[in-house]
Amino acid sequence: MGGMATDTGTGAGRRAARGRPRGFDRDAALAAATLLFWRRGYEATSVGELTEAMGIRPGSLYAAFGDKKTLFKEVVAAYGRSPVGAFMAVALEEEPTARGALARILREAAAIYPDPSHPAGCLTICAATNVGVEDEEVEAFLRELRNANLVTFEARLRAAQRDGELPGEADPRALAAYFAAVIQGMSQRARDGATAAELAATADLALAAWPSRAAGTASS
Amino acid sequence: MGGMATDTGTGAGRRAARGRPRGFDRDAALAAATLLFWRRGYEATSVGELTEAMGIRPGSLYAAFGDKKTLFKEVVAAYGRSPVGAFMAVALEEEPTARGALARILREAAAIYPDPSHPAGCLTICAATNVGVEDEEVEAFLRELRNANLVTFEARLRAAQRDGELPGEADPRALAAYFAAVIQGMSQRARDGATAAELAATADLALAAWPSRAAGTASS
DNA sequence: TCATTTCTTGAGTGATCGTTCAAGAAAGAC
DNA sequence: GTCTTTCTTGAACGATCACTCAAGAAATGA
Repeated sequence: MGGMATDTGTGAGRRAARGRPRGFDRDAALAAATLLFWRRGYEATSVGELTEAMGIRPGSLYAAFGDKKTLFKEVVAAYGRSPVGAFMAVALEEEPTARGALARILREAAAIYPDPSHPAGCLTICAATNVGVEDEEVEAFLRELRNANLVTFEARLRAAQRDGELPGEADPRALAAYFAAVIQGMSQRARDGATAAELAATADLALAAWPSRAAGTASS
Repeated sequence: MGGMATDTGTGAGRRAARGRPRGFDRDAALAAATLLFWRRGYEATSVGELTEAMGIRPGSLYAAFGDKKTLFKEVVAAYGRSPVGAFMAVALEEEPTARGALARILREAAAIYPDPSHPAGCLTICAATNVGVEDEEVEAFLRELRNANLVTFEARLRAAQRDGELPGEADPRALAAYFAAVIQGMSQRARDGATAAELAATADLALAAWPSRAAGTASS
């Protein structure tokens, strides 16, 4: 409640701290917490499981990370900066065309989501569902993260339409919502055991919705 | 533990029971439990919330429904028999063509999932995610339900290929996985606040992946 | 009326939840 | 060395978790 910015950095750039030094690797503990939240979700992960996986006692956890909710938000933030969590933003930045970006996003999602080196699917999507009423705050936090994804897609598609890459009849908002839905579905399918091959096929099929120059969407 | 089939029917067809009659409407209580599980998921819904919503005391709940897990399974079973829960099976049965069935399923999902008369999305998909290790049984139960959906799609598409409706180059399994992913994504999007219009547009775009006669999938 | 059967009630089970706190331990500052 | 600061430890906190049980209440069969 003090409002102090505790500023507990990774330890890399910090010079000799005053008091007793932390007895554990903060980044490693955060990574352990990430795996747990990723696999089991926010609510189903208990502080007891967290302390066990992180190799610390509750007091240390609360001293270093605040409370469970704050720790989770830090986990999500770190995930968003990791290669696995940031692949969509990277593709949108690096690919010159909107179609190229979406195609790359779908194909990379197909490879990343079922990768056995981490829990299946997308942390943001997986940990999001089924957070209780008590944790409305966390629920809204994650929903906005996913919706931000959609807004980013729409912006890129709208730019593509201005540039002439996308036909004028195409609906950038509808396309963005469609791709967002497909990606969320792929994450869920990965949780249900879908293989990389199945997801790659799904990604290819999803791209068939890309508007051709001759005809717009099937409607009207 | 007795192994007795308690056979607690709805009360409609049962004649005068021996002991004290049940003081509440079992179907209404089940419906209340359904809404709660649908909205909050399996784990996040507590027995205390259930008893409050159902208007009964814990003893009555355990006498009438077994335990929380058994109640949830009965909720899912009843949901599967309801119009909202069975619309996919109905469409697959009634529509003469596979494409017609999938198109109808997508469009109905777009209308049903965001319907404000019940919690958003699909109960099976929503309540599924984030069940803990303790409830592996429930987790597997729901995963199999969703995967059964996929198998049904594949069977229908394979039949369509035999009948010549679907080109020989098309991959029924990949198509089934694709549509299953889209539908799961639409459910999630509905949870995130997607409107019926947005989901309808998504459904239309999703249908663009249907293989044309001239060309197969975009691959190779 | 009375015994039998079934349901309801309300208190209560041990376990686990997220969280806190005083006491002890390990560092720099003086 | 002592002071100050910070972290660790282990034992708790009250709340809630899913669940149970004895006692009372309401029905039928006699």
